[in-house]
Parts: sequence; structure tokens; C-alpha cells
Amino acid sequence: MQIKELARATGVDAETIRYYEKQGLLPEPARRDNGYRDYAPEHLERLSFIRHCRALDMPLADVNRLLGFVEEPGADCSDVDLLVDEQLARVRARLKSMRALEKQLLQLRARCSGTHAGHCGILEELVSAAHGEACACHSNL
Amino acid sequence: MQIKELARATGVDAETIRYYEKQGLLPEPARRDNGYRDYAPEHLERLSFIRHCRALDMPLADVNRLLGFVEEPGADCSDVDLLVDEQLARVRARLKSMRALEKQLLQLRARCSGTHAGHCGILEELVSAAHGEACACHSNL
DNA sequence: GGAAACCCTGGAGTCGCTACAGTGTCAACC
DNA sequence: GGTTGACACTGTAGCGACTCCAGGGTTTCC
Repeated sequence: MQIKELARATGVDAETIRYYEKQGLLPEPARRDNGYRDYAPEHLERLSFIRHCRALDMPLADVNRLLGFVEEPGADCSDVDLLVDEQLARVRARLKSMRALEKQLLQLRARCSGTHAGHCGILEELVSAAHGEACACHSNL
Repeated sequence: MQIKELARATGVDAETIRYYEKQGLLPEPARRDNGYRDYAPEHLERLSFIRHCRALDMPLADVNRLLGFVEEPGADCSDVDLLVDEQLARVRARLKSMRALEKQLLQLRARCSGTHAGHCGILEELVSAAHGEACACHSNL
């Protein structure tokens, strides 16, 4: 299987596949006489696993650790739980701040009068923050 | 005002302040005889503005454009609205995918039996994704 | 006079790709 | 045999927004 075929099969860019190899996430495949990479079904499976974890926004370092557990089925997998929990915590923390962010932006946008008659409510709001005055954003952070 | 004082006053790391200067967001301050940066109140104000925008997760390029509008109060500020709207759209798109992510991680974690008796539900779920089987994650993406 | 705490510059590292530049290979068509 | 086009390879640089470090100078306090 050439790199382009693996790329098509998984939806992963060929450059990204080479990148994963360089990072030690994908084992080096066999090479043909012309030096082209020749992938086996195991590579497809492993790459799918990696992409699945990446779809869950896990850092590559964590994916690598998970791959270690996959290789060693007998090992204690309480670390796997921990890893997933940590990822969940990261996602939730980010969610929380994103929700606050959305609220702030909405309030900021509401400051725009729509007329732009000589002043801009949004800019005024942003500048007032620089003066340390109470503003919609800081009151919510 | 030395850089450390400005850092303390704004809660911004001194290295970050120098970085903003290098990026053209903060004007170069005066220098003392010993070469130390000497900040004026305008720097404090401008830096607060930058941080406020950054707290709204705006890219530095957008912050720079906003600073341009602040400098030029008479200018048409419909671009400011647009900029805020774009930021809001970015935040909302990200929120949506983060919510899906949280759901997937919760489902994944629920696969753990807690006993770890010879198998790991989480790993099985992740590996099954590599086989293209139906999984909690892909069914929701 | 010596140590701690600050300042400077320039460059490298982070993360997960992405995009080259420059070169080689292969299959198909004329 | 020549040419085109699509693919492959390596190595390096770029993104954004910092963060950290090395290697030096300065100030302040005891």
C-alpha cells in the first residue's frame, strides 16, 4: 500500500502520515526498491486508532501512551481511565471558558448602536477596560 | 515604570510584554541610561486593551486592527462589528465541537467497568474504531 | 564585596501540523 | 525516445502566541 492509498483510506494527509512516523507514532513501513513506503494493514489500523484519539482532541503524547497499552493487553489500564478523565477535564475547562467568552462577545456586540454616529460602543467598551472601569467582560470573568 | 512593574500591574509576563513590542502591538518605550525599558501610562493602557481582547480570544492580528481604530476615532467602525461577529462565530463553532467532544469522552469513560478484570472497555472501544466498527464517537460526529 | 533580583538580546522550543523546494520515479501517451 | 502528469522522497521553514534559555550587564541590599 502506497502512502497515498493509506491517506485516502484514512482521510489523513500524506504529509501528516510521514509526520506521525517521524514522531514515532507510526512504525517505519517497509520500503520498495525505489524507496517508496509500503504500508501493511497494521499501519492502517494503527493510523485509524491515532486519528480516532485525535478526534477526541488528545495530545499526541497521550495517544502514544495509549498505543503502548494497546500493545500490552495485560497491563494495568487504570492509567487509561486517568488519561481519559484528564482529557475530559481539559475539555470541560475549555468549554466553561468558551461559554463565558460567548456571553462576553454577545454583550460586546450589543454595545453597537448600529448607527456609528461619531462613536463606536464596542470600541468604547474595550477602551474602558483599559481604564479599569467596570465592564461587561471583567464582571463575568 | 520598569517592565516588571508593568507586568505586575497588568498580570502579563515580562517576556510577553517584550514579545508584544517585537510584534508591533506595543510601541517601543523610552530607555533609561542603562538600557532598561521605561514605560509610560499609555503603555499600561494599551497593554490592558490588548489583554482584554486576548481574554476574548481574539488573534493578535485582530487586536492590532482594533488598536488602529482606537487611534483613529473618526474612522468607520463597521469593521469593528464585523471583527467581533467573526470572533463570535469562531467561538460558537468551537463550542459546538467541544460539546460533541465532551459527550464522546463521557461515553468512552462509561465503557470502563471499574474492575479491569483482564480487559479494558475504553481501549476496546478505541481499538474497535480502528476496525471501522460502529462506535459511540463516530456515530456522533 | 558578594548575593539576589532585576534587566538586556537573540535564539530555540512548544504543538500539530502544513507548505514548500529540490529531486527522483513511474505510467501513459504521442 | 521524449514529454507530461501524478506520484514519491528528504529536509527545512512556517504558523500563533507565547515560553524558556544562555550569556551577559545592572542595581540593590546586607
